Amino acid sequence: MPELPEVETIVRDLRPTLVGRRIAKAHLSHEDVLRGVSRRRLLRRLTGNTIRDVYRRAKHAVLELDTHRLVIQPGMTGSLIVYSRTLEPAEARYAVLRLELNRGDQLVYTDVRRLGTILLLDQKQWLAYDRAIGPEPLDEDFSAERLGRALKRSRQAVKKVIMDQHHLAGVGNIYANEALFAAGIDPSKPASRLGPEDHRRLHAEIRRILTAAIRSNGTTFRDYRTGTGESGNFQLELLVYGREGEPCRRCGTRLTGTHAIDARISVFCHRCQS
DNA sequence: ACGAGGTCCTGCGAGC
DNA sequence: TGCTCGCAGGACCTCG
Repeated sequence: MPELPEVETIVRDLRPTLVGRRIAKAHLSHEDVLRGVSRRRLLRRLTGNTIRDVYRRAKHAVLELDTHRLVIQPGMTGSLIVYSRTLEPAEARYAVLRLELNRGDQLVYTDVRRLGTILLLDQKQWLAYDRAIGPEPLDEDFSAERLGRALKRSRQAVKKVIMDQHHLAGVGNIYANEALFAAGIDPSKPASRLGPEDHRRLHAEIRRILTAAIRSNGTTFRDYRTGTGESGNFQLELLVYGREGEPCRRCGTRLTGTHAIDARISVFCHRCQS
């Protein structure tokens, strides 16, 4: 389920192969992934365009073209892989967007459940879109104080606040669970009730865990693949996500699993997190 | 401002 | 075996 580390891994894999390449032909098999752009306009804009840059913002992979940006959010089951061969039937079945490049490769966006989205934004639309997303947690100028100010303003559960893309970019369910465990904070605690010491620990743990996950090429539970089609490895290092009912690695207490916050699974140790 | 709930989508595993 | 059902997930929406 691509969050920040997974999308970062994808764009790092794609960048060397894609930058400078021209899109010879574009194919779209499902229109329901498109947001604010028609099939006709998307395909017309992509065809003949050159990929100038590839980077990540929040959980989005951004392909910078001559005048527009193709913004892909892989959702839960999306992948972006460059193939230098024809797709097998099993691969082609869920290929949503296929960009044939000059000199033969193709970039394929595959998405089984199609909860991912594709946007095509001009410069002005992109600036507005980018402004609406919160700060990048790995940016140097993202401080514990800045995180603290966002948390102080909300009485919602801290886990919900750090997963809110308007407050903080790129953190999803897996890394929110892991960071809160590492920081010793109960996910359901109202964000405004956390103090400066909590802010400092949570800030440090979010950055540490995201960095470690990037180093391991992300977390593969089922569908996530890197830009070269490999599995990630961070699932081997998860301490709480996917481990409800199992013993806490720190104290041995059975980990609690609940859907009380925003109907998403929260896994935590009621003894280590308060 | 906040919580609750629905919507999108399909594969999979549980239960009968 | 073959069916139905609920779940997984993030963003966005409406309603109270």
